[in-house]
Amino acid sequence: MRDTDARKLQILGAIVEDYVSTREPVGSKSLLDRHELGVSAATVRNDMSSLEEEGLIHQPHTSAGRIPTDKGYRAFVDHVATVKPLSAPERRAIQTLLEDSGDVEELLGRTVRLMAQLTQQVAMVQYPARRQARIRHVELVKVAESLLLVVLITESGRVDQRTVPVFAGQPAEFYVDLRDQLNRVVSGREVTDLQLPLTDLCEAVPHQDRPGTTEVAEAFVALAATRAEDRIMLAGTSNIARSALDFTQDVEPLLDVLEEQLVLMRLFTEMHALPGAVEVRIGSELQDQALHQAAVVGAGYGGGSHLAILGPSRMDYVAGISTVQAIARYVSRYLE
Amino acid sequence: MRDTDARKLQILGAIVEDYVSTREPVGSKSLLDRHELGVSAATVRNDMSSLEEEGLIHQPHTSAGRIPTDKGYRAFVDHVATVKPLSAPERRAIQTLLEDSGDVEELLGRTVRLMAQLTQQVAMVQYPARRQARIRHVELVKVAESLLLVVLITESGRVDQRTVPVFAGQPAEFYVDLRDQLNRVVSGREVTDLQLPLTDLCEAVPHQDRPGTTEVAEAFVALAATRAEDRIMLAGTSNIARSALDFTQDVEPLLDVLEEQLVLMRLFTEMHALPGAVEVRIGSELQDQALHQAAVVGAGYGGGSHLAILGPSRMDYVAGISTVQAIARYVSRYLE
DNA sequence: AGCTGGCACTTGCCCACGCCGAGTGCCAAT
DNA sequence: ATTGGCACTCGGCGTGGGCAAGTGCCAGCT
Repeated sequence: MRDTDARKLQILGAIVEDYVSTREPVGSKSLLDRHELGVSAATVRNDMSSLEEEGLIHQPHTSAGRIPTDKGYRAFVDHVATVKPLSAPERRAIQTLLEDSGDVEELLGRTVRLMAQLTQQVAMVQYPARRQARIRHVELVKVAESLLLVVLITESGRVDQRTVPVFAGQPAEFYVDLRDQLNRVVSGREVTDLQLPLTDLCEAVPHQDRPGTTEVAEAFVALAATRAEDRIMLAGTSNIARSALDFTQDVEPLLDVLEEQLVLMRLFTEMHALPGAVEVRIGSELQDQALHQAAVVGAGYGGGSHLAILGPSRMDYVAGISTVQAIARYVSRYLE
Repeated sequence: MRDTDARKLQILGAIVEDYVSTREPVGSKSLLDRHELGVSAATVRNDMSSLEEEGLIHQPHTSAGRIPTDKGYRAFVDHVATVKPLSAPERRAIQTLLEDSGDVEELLGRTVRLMAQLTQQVAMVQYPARRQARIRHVELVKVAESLLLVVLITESGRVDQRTVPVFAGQPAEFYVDLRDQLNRVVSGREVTDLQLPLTDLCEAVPHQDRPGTTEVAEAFVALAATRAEDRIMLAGTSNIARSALDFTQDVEPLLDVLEEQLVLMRLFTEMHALPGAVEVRIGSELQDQALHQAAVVGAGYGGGSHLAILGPSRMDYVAGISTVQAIARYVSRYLE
């Protein structure tokens, strides 16, 4: 019995492998041609119909080969797929990527592009998550007579800035002073927890400075709010076009989903992979209708954030998982 | 004679219009069904063969309708196409876009996405060009014991930042002082013209401060260099997939070109449209082989920069030109 | 001259038909 | 439990004829 089960998984693996590479339903005969299974075609057929009863594979029509179902891919990922070490050039690409990177944003931007290139799928990276967004420093720069630049730096190393129009005529020292006060009040706080201390600050200020202070405080809250908002970086969306043949239905709704980003946000919030661990969602396991032909391979990185690739459920899971995991680990390590 | 020419152009326009909307070669009969030309089918046929002799349209095979050639599209754009005012919702979308925008980068990011959405093509925006990149202000922020944030603000309103590791132990005042010196030396200068003044600055500094000054100066030059490098923002690359049917050949090389961005850079450097003016490049007018089935509608904005859409040469030029022009003008106006 | 209606000719597209081959399920034998 | 054999199924593909849309040309009209 154990033997039979093991062989059935082996056959499932072979089917997935062949189907992914040939894009055609695979039959017992052609399976034997490409794999050393050590059994006859009839045996393979028996196992196949057994696999079909379990709902792991499925026949488009009588007298055709089998293709894996979502459940089949799931079983493949859980029980058959192994992580393959990356090739030397791939590893080198990741390392040079990490080495000469400026700030975190740029690093993630390169990461997502590289991931798209290596996997030939759509790649996405979630920005460092909200929970670690403590404020480290605030800077105010007067860039013109009535234009102020507000810069916000968070513990995670991310830098956000925004220019705001201000009342003209405030001396430069006013902003130096305001900056010091702001820093005293907000540094170390969560970006989501600013309203109260800022209100206090505005009230503590001398009366004639009230308007100037308020406008900066408001701009600051707005900046912090956009900061808290999770952002997603995407790359390689055009790879969908490359693999359009892998989608049996129309790809338009899928493209719309990518454009929207809303569904992707939910996707990320549903992920719970720890840093370096991989999580796979296949077809109907994904909530959204438009993603029913797709699969997502994600991994955690840094402190609770995620990155992922998205492709047709008929994708090379072994390569995908390996690449995503490697990238997540490298990036995590780089972010200390 | 003048009459004949005018009618021929009218017929060319009708052919382009029909072909763009139906995607099928258009014949004399169906042309009459959809347009009020006031002449008979035979006359249209005569004009058509005349247009064909001039190389403006072309027959895929005998006994088929005609399709415009690149030259035909060119004539259409030059002599037939008119700018159509945008619809109210479109204009509103652009305005709300501009209103609540933070910094220039964010503004351009939204612009490029909106442009992709409105035209259903690939949209691209060139960053404010190098030539106007005078430095307005430099800011140094000590964010941790041995980590310094260098912020560079240029006249065009763009903000770039980069964190650099520095020797620990410099007091905060050192950086305040250094910042003031830097600003005195570099503000108003071109970002490409920094090496000399910075070398001077380093040499003027007291001996014990030399290393600390040098490392900041170097980081600053590096930052200014990446600043000078033209960057391109892309959006809607997946729209290529949507209009894949509009490309007779394979779209892969086209996708590769978009991924590369190098060809796009050259594309932009070849553009010379003044702010608010539109420039169209069609098919073989574009240098790159991969773009021979594509067309680019670009416009100048701001001080010498450009934005554009890219789609199949069989695109709706009237809508494209109108949208691109409107966006370029709105953005130019917003950037003062 | 230029425009028009008529007409004969061309040719790609669509569809119906039939063959072929890959694949299946089942069964008797080992 | 496994295997070789066998009859059956059915989608894909190549073939061929009819159809519709389109063309070029010509003679006649304004």
